[in-house]
Amino acid sequence: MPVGADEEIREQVLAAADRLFYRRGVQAVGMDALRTEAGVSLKRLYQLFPSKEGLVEEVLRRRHQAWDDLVEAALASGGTPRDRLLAVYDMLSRWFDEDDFRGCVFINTFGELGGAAPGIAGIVREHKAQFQARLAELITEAGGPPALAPQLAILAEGAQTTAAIAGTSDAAGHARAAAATLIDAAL
Amino acid sequence: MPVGADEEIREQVLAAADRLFYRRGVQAVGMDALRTEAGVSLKRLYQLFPSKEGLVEEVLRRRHQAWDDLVEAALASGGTPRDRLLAVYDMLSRWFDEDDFRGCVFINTFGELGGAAPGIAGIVREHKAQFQARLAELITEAGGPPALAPQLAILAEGAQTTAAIAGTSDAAGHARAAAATLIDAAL
DNA sequence: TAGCCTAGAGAACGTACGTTCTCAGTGCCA
DNA sequence: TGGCACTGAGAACGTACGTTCTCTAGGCTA
Repeated sequence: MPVGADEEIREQVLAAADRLFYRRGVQAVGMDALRTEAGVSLKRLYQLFPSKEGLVEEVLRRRHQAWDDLVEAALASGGTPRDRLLAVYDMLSRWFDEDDFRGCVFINTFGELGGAAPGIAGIVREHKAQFQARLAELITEAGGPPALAPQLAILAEGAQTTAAIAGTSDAAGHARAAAATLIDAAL
Repeated sequence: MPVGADEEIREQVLAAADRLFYRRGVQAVGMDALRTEAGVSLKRLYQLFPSKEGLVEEVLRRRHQAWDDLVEAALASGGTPRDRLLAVYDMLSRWFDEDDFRGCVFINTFGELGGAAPGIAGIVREHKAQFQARLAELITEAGGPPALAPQLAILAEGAQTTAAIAGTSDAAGHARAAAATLIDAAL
C-alpha cells in the first residue's frame, strides 16, 4: 500500500460522510450507504473509524475547521471593525445561496443527537462558544462593549436556522442590517 | 367504550409522543417505546395514527398551537408596542429555564427530518412564517418599518438555538437587549 | 346462555441498522 | 516458488425498527 494512502482514504470517507450526513441527517445514513458513496470497503472503513459516532465527531471537527477559516477570511477583510464584523453576514449570505445549503450542521446534529450523545453535544457547544469568543475578541479590540458579541452571535445563529427553514437567503441581509444597527449603537 | 374515550386516548398518545420526541428526537423513539409511555395498545395506536410520520405532524401542530398561545399571551401584556414585543423575549427566558428545555422542537425536527420529509418541512416553514407575520402585524400597527419583523424573529430563533446548545438561558436576555436597541432605532 | 364484536397484549413480519466475520485473491519477502 | 500478511467484497450476526396479525378474554344483544 502506498504511503499516505490511509490519509487519502480517510479524507474520501470524511468528505462522503460530510456530504451524506449534511444532506440527510446522521441516523438516516447507514454505514453501507456511506461505504458505497466513499467507494471503500466496510473493513477499511471500520479500520479508520471504529464507530459511527466517532466518525460523526470527526466530521464535525472538520466542519469546525472549515467554518473557522471562513470566519477568519471574513474578519480579515479590510476596513473598520464594523466592516469586518458585517463581512461575516456577507459570508453567510454567500453560503445560504449555495444549492445544497441545508442549515448549520452543528445545529442540525445537535437537534438530532444532542439529547442522547453527550460527546457530540460537547463538540457543538464548543464550536458555538469559540465563534462567539472570536467575535468578542474583535469587539474588545475595537473598544466595544462585551455584551455586543452574544448579540451578534445570536443574529448569526438565527439567520442560519431561518435561512434553512425558509429556503431563502434573505435572513442574511436582515441579520446584517440588524447587526449594523447594534454595532452603530454600541461603538 | 365510553363516549369521548378516543379523544382522551388521542391526547394521551400525543402528549407522550411530544415528550419522547422532544427529549430524544424522532427517529430514536420507536413505536413500541411510545406505546409503553402512552399506556396504549399498539392496535389502538395505529387506529388513531396510521403512520409515525402522521403522528409527528400532529405533534408539531399541537406544539404550534401551544406556541401561538404563549406568543399571544406575551403580546397581550399591557404597555407600549415596545413592551409587548420585548415580552416575547421574557417568555423565551422563562421557557429556557424549564428543566427539560432542549431547544425548539420545530428547528430540531427540521434538522433531523427536513431533508427527507417535505410534509414536515412544510409544517415547520409555516410555523416560522406565522410567527414572523404576527410580529409584523404588531409592528405595522405601531407604525414601525416592515424590516423590523424579520430582525426580531431572527433574534428569537437565534436565542432558542443558542440557549439549547449552551444549556443556559442567557441568550434570552441578550436577544431582549438587542431587540430593545433595534426597536428604539426603528420606532 | 349463546353468539358476536371489539379490545388489549404481544408475537410475527420484512427490512435495515451497526458491526464483525469469512473467504478468495494479491503482492511481497525468504 | 512457497508461505504470509493483508486486501476488498460482501455475507452474516444480533438487534430494533414500523407495521400487521393472531389470539384470547370479556361485555353486549337476543
